[in-house]
Amino acid sequence: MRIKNSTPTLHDVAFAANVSTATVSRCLNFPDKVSAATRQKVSAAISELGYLPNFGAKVMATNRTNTIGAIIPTMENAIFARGLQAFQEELLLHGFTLLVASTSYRPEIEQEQIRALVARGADALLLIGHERDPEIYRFLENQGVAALTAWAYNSQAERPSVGFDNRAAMREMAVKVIEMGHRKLALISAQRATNDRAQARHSGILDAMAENGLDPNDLYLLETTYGIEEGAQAFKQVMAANTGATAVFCGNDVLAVGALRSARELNLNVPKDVSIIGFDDIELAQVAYPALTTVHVPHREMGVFAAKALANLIKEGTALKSIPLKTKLVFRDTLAAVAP
Amino acid sequence: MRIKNSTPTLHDVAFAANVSTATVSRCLNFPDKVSAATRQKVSAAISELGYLPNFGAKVMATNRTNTIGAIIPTMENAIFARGLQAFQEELLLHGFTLLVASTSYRPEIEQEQIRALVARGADALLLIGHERDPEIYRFLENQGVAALTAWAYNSQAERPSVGFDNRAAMREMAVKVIEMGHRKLALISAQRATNDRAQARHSGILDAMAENGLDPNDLYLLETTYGIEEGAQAFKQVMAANTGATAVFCGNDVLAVGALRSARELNLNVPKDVSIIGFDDIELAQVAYPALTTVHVPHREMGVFAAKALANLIKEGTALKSIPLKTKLVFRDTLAAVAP
DNA sequence: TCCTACAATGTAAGCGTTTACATTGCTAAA
DNA sequence: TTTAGCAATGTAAACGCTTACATTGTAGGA
Repeated sequence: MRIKNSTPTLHDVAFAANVSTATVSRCLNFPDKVSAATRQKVSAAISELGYLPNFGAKVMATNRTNTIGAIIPTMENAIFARGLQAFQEELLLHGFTLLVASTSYRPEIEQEQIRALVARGADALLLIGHERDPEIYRFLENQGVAALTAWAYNSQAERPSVGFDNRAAMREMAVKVIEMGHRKLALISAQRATNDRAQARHSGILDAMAENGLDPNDLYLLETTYGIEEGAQAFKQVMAANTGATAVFCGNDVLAVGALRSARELNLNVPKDVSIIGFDDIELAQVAYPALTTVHVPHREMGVFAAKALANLIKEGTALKSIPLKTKLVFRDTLAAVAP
Repeated sequence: MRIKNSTPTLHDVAFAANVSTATVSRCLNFPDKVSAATRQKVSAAISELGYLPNFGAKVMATNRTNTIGAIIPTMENAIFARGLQAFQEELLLHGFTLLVASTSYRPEIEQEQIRALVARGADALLLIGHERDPEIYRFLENQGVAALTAWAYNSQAERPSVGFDNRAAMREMAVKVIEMGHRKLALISAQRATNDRAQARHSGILDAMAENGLDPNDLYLLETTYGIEEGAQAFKQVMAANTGATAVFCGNDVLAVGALRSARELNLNVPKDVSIIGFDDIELAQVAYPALTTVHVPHREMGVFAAKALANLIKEGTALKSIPLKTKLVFRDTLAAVAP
């Protein structure tokens, strides 16, 4: 019975259980490679000493951290928060821990964060959207770190992704809107230059217009950053521009909710005077008044699928493959047929 | 010019730069302990080889991961998502990375997660609320992992925390409500047994009642889990109970928004027929219609302060100390004086 | 000129696991 | 009875970094 002041190590356990360190290690990692009696002795020693494997040593020996990194624009947007929550829950089921970084929608920062998470030993990465400097993919490859893209799916994309087709989803919604008689459309979008989802949604509207005999050039487009306030401002600009828009698409629900507020302030009746359409279907959409018509995105599903794919990749070596998910139009109270 | 198939190590860099490994290490960690010329040579070698320090080896040698864990109920609640976002951003500034786990408000799971994050090498932990099994604190102490509590502040608490006084905040709001003539009060709360914030908010209302000559036993109390739907259900129950409540407090904004929806469905005018009060002041509160009267909680501040405190603790050894933050009542449109 | 002090660098031990390979002791087939 | 084969366990090298201590070289004071 000797006194140790530092935390116990494998050696201490081995000594206490009167076996070798290898046996203790096996007990921990491959219990059925060890006889029941020994297992018993070892467990006793472990709990008596309060032994906890040293993380660093384990990582060094196995070259695995059992940690997966996710880099998202921001947790403040419920759509990412929910997806990430689901991702984390599923990861836990597979024995992985989640490392989180965020970019505030700034692509330069994403680079940095990718490197940081790799340097922190992430075994694999979850990224948002396809578009990024090819150099970073080369880096990931060199480091042997797999990356899966979420929140976007694109049949032509060269890299695996789990998500939905932003363009098709928005197109589908726009077709409906046009069918309801809207001819003058506006879009309040995120910065397309640095956001491929925003780009795709924009394209979706253009597709619908072209297909239905509208001139895509007539779409009144305004770019801003995500935020309720920004959406409110943008909506006022759209109205001030006097384009006669009867339907205003918004890049996401957050912008749409801002637009809704501005409409109220301008004494415009939604949807009678103007229709407002969101994207994402986060809680805000159902709570807004009038409740927002929007495109429902399978947030949680994305997180779960992504986690499963990554876990299988790391544990079984199963190659990542793209998983297309479905969106759904949800019609609530901010979209109406244009008055004849 | 030799060909290496595996990733380059410190040795490779040292060899390429024609210096010792110690010098390379110093270059990386204490650049000013090395001459400019050497630094130059080493940097060149590093970038030529594409060297990235091995995480495991570094952890093993320093016994530090530069990683801080946070365990929150869920990212789906915007209040935690925002706090966590701010926490992460601030952590990044100090060179730390964030490890995230969640409990879904289940205390048993929290234990497990604490152990998991410690096993994953978290240098310190951020936890929500004070209440937990003392045993787990002993465990943390043994492992030498500091823990800081957030989202709660309590002058009597033995452990450091950064947060606000839930009880005082709710009391303040309740006093206002009572001053406005409300005599019959109801509260839709989270499960108090496992949530000390919910407990404190409840107590705050009781305090206000007692101080103002109301019988605390008259508070109609209903417990449920957090969620819009749950809030909606609960509100219907409150109304069905026919207690004559003219003001319904809700444990948080999510519940309140649900209550609001039910009120609309029951054709009750808010705030004329009944006042509804939330807590947290998340985006939902301002977007709801009518806009929610609620208690503003300094989410981001909490995250930032917590990150600073933890970073200073790890880097400088600055002891953690409790930081009380202020809440603010925000009066919007769901609270009115009771009709005479 | 000699010596001291210090800046720059090198040497090598150690951090706590995992795991390939070696050893031991049985069991069961011949 | 011998022995092949296997289950259980042990031995020790390897993982890639940091850092205490040792060494070298140089500037400046005597």
